[in-house]
Amino acid sequence: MTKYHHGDLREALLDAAEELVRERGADGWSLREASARVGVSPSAAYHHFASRDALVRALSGRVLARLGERLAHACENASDPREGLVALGRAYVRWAVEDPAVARLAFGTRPEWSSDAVHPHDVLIAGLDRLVESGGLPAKAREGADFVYWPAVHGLAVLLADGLVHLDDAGRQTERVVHTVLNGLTYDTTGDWPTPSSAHTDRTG
Amino acid sequence: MTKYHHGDLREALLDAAEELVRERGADGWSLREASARVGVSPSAAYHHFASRDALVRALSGRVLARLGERLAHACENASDPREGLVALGRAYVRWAVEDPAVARLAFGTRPEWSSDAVHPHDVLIAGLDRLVESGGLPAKAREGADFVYWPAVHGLAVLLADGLVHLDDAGRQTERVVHTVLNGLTYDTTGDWPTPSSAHTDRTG
DNA sequence: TGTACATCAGTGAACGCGCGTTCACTGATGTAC
DNA sequence: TGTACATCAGTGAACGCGCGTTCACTGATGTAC
Repeated sequence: MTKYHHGDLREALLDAAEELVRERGADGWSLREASARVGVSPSAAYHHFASRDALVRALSGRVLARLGERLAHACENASDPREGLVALGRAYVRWAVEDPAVARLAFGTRPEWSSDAVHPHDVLIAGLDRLVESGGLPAKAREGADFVYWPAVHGLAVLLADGLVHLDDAGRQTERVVHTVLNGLTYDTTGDWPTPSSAHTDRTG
Repeated sequence: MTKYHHGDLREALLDAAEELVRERGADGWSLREASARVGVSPSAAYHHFASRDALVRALSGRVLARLGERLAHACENASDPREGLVALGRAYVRWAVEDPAVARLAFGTRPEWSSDAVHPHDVLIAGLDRLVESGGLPAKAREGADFVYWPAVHGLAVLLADGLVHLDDAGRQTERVVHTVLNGLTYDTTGDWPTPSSAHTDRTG
C-alpha cells in the first residue's frame, strides 16, 4: 500500500505545513513535523525545498495566489462595479477571519511568487478601473485610490484575524468600510492628492 | 562596578528584548539572549517573569501603552478635531514604519495590559467624539465610526510595516486615507449602519 | 520484449546546537531590636 | 550604632528536548537499445 515514491510530496508537504499553521500558528511547527505528518523522513523534504524557509515562502505564495483567485471570482460575479468592490472586500475579510493563522503567515512572509498567479492587488486595480469606466468614481479620484481602499479592507481583516477587534457582523462592517471609502474618494473636499510616484506593491521581498 | 543586584532587571530585560525584536524580528531571539545582553544569567529572568511568554506579553503591553501616549499627544496638540484625527493617523503610521518589527510584535501578541495605561483605541474614541461635538461629523455617523477609521489607518500601517506596500510619502498618503474616511462617513449615501451590538476591542486576549 | 543503466526520490543515522526551565545555592540588602 | 536574621535577587550547572541540515545509502522508475 505505502509506496516508496510518494507521488507529489512537494504539494503534500505544503498541505501539511498549511494545516500545522492553522493548528499552531505561523511559527509553531517544524519541518520535521510536516514531514512526519506526510509519513516521510525529514530529509525527504530537501529534495523539494532548499530549506525550511523556502517551504514557508512557497506556502505563502500558494496561499496568496488562492486568495487572488477567490477575490477575482467574488469581484467578477457581482452585479455592478461598485458591488464588485464590496464583494471583494467581503471575500478578503471573510478569508482572514476564517483562516487567521494562515492569513497572518501569508502577510508576514515574503512569498515565493509564481508569475502567472493572480495577485490580490491586481484584482483590486481591475475593480477600481472598472468602477471609473462605469462612471461610479471620478477619474481624478482614481490615482492612488487603491492605497486607500486596500488599507481599509486589509486593516479590518487583520484587526479581526489578530483578535484585536471583535465584531458581531464582520461582513456588514466590511460593507460599511468599502462604501465609506468609495464615498470619501468621490466626495473629496480636500483637494489634490498627488500619487506618490513610486508607490508599489512588493510581491516577493 | 558590576553590582550583584541589578537594580531594575525587569525593565532592563524588557529593553533588551525590545532591541532584539528590532534587530531580529518578533521571534528571532531567546530569553537566554536577552539575559546575556543585560549581563545576567538566564535563570535570573525567572525572578521577574514566569516564562518567556510572560516577558513577551509584558513587552507588548509596554509598547502599546507608549503608542497610546504618542497618539494622545499627537491628537491633543492639533489645531482642531479634524486635524487631531489626521495627526493621530500620521503618528500611528509613522510609528509602525519606524519600528516595524516591534509594531508587528505588539499587534500579534496578547498584551499584558496595565489598567491605567492609555489604550490607542481610547484615544481614537476621544478624537472622534470631539469631532462630533465640534460639528465636524454628523452624530448619526458616529456610531461604529471607530471601526471604519481604525481599520483604514491600521491597514496602512501594517501594509507598510510588513513591506507589502512601499510609498514615497507615507505621511501624505495617511492624510488622504483619514480625509477620505472622514468625508465618506459624512457623505454617506448608503443609509443606516447599525452598529454591531457587541463590537469591542480585545486588550488582553 | 528484455535488459542495462542513469536518474530520481526516498531512508535513517548522525551532527552540533541553542532552547526554556528547574534547582540548590549564595551574596547583598534592609529591618527589628 | 551594632548585630541577628529574613528576604530578595542573583548564580551556575544541569535537565531533556527537538530542531534544521548533511550524508552515504538504496529502492523504484523510466528510457535507450
